[in-house]
Amino acid sequence: MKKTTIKDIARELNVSTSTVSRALRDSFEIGAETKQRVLELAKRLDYTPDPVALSLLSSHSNDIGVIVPDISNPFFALVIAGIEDVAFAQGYHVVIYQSHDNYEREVMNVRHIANRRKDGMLVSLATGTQDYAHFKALHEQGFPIVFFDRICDEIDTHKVSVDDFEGAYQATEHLIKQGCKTIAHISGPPNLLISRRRLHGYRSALLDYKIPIMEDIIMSSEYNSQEALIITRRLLGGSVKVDGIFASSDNIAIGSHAAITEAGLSMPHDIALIGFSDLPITSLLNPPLSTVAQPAFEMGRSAAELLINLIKNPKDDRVSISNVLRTGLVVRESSLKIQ
Amino acid sequence: MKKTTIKDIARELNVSTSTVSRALRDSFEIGAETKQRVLELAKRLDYTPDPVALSLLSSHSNDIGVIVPDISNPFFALVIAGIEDVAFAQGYHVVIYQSHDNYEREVMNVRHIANRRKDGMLVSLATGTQDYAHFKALHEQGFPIVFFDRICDEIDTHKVSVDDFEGAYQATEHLIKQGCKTIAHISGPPNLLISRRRLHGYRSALLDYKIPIMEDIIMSSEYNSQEALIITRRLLGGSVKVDGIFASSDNIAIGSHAAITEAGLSMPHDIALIGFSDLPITSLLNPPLSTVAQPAFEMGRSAAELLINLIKNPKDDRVSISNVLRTGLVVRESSLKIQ
DNA sequence: GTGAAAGCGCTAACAA
DNA sequence: TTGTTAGCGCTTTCAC
Repeated sequence: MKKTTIKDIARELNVSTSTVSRALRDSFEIGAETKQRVLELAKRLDYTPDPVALSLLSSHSNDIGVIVPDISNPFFALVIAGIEDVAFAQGYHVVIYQSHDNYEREVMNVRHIANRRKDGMLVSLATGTQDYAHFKALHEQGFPIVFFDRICDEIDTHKVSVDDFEGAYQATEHLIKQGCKTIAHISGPPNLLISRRRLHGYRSALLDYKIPIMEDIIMSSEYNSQEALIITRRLLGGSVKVDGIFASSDNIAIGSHAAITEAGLSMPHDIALIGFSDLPITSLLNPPLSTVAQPAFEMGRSAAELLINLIKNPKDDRVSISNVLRTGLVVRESSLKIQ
Repeated sequence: MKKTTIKDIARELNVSTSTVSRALRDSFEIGAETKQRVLELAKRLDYTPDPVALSLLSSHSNDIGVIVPDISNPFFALVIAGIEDVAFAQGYHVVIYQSHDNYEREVMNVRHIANRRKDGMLVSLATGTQDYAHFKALHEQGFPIVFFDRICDEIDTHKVSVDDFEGAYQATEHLIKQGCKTIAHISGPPNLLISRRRLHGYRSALLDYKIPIMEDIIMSSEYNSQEALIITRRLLGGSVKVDGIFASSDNIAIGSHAAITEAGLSMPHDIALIGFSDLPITSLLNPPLSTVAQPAFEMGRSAAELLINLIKNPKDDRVSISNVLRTGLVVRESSLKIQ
């Protein structure tokens, strides 16, 4: 039982393959009767056009590639859901790739996407990426690329991110207003723009409120709970006694949460804790985690819209749009000292 | 700056495309000197074969498709990591699809995989899937399929799962030995085999220990924390006072964990709780969650090995292998009443 | 209104 | 050792 091709239909009906092709695409220059017969037989034989042949012919695939560092991060999973939401509606299929925060893997993924004639790609950078040549080359050939969340400043294309500075500022300000005097920050990897921007928001808030910045209590961790747990243990074991922690992401905050509990300290009484992202799990922790909400689903939607627009109107890449989404403070028990 | 093709090389060198093709594949019937020249020019022009053309020609792609219900579930993320581990080593690329536990999406994904000439697929069923015709048709055409975790009994192909019955039995037995008298079970969707098997393990343990089975405290939830939270609230608000809960998955257990905390009850004193999977987050909860460890990464490796074997030796599908991996009890504070 | 032929990039008989 | 031809499944001129 082989797949039906246009040829099978042509042979059966004693017409040429081009006639079948035209009938199927409802070309106006085809006799109504012929068209009917073709359409019927196609349905009966369960004919579907071969996407691979179409790709070879037309150099596109109706697929868009998405590269994220790690699919198990619920933040990215939500962004992808947003991407799928608009992509499916427009007839595109979404193919997911993970870089595992590894530069080589990212390069492989990019190559795969370009080789398979994907129509475009959406990218959130790997932590390990310092060199952007693999994107630059494609971008210069006119290949549609949109960055989201972990964006790349060096390539002039559409981007979607949140206002990391503002979110971080609000989170820090919130801790200050709750009466925290010694606020630590656990930052993400410094080569990521989002880490630097959130760190910057933290510093600015302290500055504005005339709280001295202590470099000793500004740590850095990968964006995962396991390493954050270790880093926070180190922080708590240090000489400076902190009464507040702003974590650069919820995954980091979850590690800190565990470290604080483990140390026999209570939240928010001993230490007030706040994260960044508003992952679904945060509200289920004990005590529930305060955080800065990011519109992840919306970010995916916006990125996909920009990309599809770029695919359909290639000239539009003259002007690069940077869509910066708003964050929102979500206060829960882990930081609520003053009702 | 277009992509280099085999033609460009042929023209440049005044040879035919087939010569180039052969030289590139290091055919022995090609002059050493010609081979040299071709290889050099190819490198200089940065030639890479077009996978789409190869696919059209050979009906395969060196890609394998993986369909999981939900990529944000760390269990599936880990399985995928295992799959990627062996697939990459064997030169296959892994393309990830999500069904979102939706039957129609699963069908779409299957169709995409088959149409794009993927070499095979690995599947963990969607909750919503009751009909397996989309798999059956492909399977009968000899398309390589391997099921993992949420396997399908009705199709005779390789499968990888864990011993759900045994794991559930051990978890329940553990609660009994900790002194629990009234043990509830929050099961997964009943149409999934894993849910039924874990439920069966639970029932058997109670039976063996002569503890009456109360249908009122056997609930059912989707495999996510949000619904589990609601279901557990209902359980705790019911007329039967329970002192132990075996949750059919960690995601369910996380919801129960939050509900128990919210109700002002303590773990394990008031209620001992145990989940299933050993997701990384479970050790970071407060108190840390007991669970049944599943070798997720290993499951992915095994499934990928079976699939690749099936791809390379199509006749091997005469005998279907069911690889059942062992589980292990992981006791943490949430269920540890007796030291 | 319909067919023949060329071609997307590549490989594999079959010739030479 | 190398070239010619055909073909994977499809669309699209260009003829008729």
